[in-house]
Amino acid sequence: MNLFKRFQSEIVAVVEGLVAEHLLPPGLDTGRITAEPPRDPSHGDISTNAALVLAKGAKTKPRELAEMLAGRLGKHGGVISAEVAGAGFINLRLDDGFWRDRLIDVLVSGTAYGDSDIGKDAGKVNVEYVSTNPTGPLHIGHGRGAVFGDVLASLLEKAGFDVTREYYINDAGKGGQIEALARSVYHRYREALGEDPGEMAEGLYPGDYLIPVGQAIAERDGKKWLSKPEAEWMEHCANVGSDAMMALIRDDLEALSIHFAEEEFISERELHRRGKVDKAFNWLEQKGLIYTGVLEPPKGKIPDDYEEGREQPLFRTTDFGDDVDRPLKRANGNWTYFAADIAYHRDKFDRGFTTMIDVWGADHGGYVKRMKAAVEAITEGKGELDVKICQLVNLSDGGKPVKMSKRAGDFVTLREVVDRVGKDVVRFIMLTRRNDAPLDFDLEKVTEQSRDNPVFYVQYAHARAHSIFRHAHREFPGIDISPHNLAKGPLERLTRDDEIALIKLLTTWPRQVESAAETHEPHRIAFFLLELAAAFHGLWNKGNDDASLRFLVPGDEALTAARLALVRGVQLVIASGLGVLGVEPVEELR
RNA sequence: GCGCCCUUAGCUCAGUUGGAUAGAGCAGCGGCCUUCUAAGCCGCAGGUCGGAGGUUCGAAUCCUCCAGGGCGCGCCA
Repeated sequence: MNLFKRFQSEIVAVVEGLVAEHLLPPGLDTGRITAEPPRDPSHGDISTNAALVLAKGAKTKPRELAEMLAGRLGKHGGVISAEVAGAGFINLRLDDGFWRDRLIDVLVSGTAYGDSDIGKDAGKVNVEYVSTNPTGPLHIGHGRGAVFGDVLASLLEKAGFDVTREYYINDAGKGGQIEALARSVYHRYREALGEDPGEMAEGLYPGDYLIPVGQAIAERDGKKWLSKPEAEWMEHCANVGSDAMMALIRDDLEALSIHFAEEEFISERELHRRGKVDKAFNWLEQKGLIYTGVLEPPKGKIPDDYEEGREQPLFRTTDFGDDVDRPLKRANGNWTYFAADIAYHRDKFDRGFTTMIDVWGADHGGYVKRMKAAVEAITEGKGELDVKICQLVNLSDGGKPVKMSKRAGDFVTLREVVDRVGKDVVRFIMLTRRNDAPLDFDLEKVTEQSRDNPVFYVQYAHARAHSIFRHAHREFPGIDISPHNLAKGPLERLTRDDEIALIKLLTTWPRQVESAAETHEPHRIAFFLLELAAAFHGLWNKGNDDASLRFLVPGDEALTAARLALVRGVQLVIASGLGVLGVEPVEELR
């Protein structure tokens, strides 16, 4: 439990005590009481709104109630003052000894500091991300979703949730992208056999990455498919093509340290094969959520093959907040993508996931309402879906925009970016912006060793701590710098405000983890690390002006040990945070 | 035409899920500095939180309307 929650429950206990003594009326709603670090540190260490929230129910003035509560809270261990301020806030100040004990907590816990159990009773959580069609390599935008999803999953794990990661393979699509893939593969196959199929048709995938796929088929099957009609080679080319592309995609993901186990790949084709789509449809029909109707023509661009006024089964998604009812079957009798997606989410729910998180790209924003509606319908309100939309990544190189047109050869793949700047850099940068805001990614800037580069800034803080320990060994041979030993050191030598302030910042880490996990906002971890790194660098810099403020104090091993404990605490929390981000906490920078 | 997201300092962005006098980094101005190997450092200035109403003890945060920007608007995935 984080520090602030602990105080919150202590405050609630005080209120309940006053109720028991008949000093306050029973039935007060204590649920809205908060205990938070105030924005302005001069307001103390912990601030509570208890009096403001309870005043109305208690039929007293906020400040009066605050005085009463403050009187009790002031007697709690570690509290040196409880002051009433503003409209009725109570500001608690804790003594330095209390904070030094918290540093011990950090040292004892190590990188497990920040672990939480808020997810313990929340049920199983499913995080679905990447989920691209197996039609080509990933691009930088996919990379953002991949990192976001992966880090969100780790974050939820750290917060104690039971998390499963999943990749949904859109490999069914008859008449869709999979067929386009198959034709593209066939084109390459013909080329491999020395034929000249001419220019690749519009809508196919002209990227070089399919050349080896065509070659492989040519090598294994020879001219077997050459004279056959499309109907015969289509399935084969689709299978070989999508298998090859999945292998490619997995490889791209591994380069980013993103790994899905075999059973974490869920195939759309497989859902169809196992009858899950029919099953979901029948269920909806039985619940009276399907009716036969005619859809309004689309408002935007009318498609060429648009067919007016066809009667078809429609799903009443408008009953669950969608804008229009949605078709589940296409004119050719096949299921729509949406139908399969409903079946997939139903399947998740059936497997016990009451919380589902989908990470999608910006272009799927218009799909959110219907999917949420579908989940509400198909789980009868018992399953919850949160869709996280990742906005576009604007890639540039030294300030010059990198073109990302779909035409092959003209697009930078995720893999190329990872190979150039490294996976740690890609992972971190992807979280330096909220998911719903566009992200600028400059290939040159992100590898600079400067204050402007957040990855470097945080990594450097960790490496700098390590460097201090190396020096410590030189200055005090035989000094034991293990966290366990430093925790037993003379921490009472930490007396400076800036040192205590740094400990206070460390103690907000568990709270950061919890709030980031609850809001599904992993970027908060990156921002916290930047703040912590800045505070640590700032303290280091004070040693420049005044040598007595350095972490290593020649001739005073006790003071040095105390300060090293603080450095170690910072290093551990940074490592803990980087662990969530999946970024290596380096000990040295090159 | 409709839906979703966004709008916070000159620029790029945070904002503890409704708290107190809205923060940081660049850029600007003014000083200082050469290290516990490393990013130079410190300070100053900079705001009608897009606009207008509303909800309440209290709003950048929630609701309504308006303006501007992005994305989307087949029975494609």
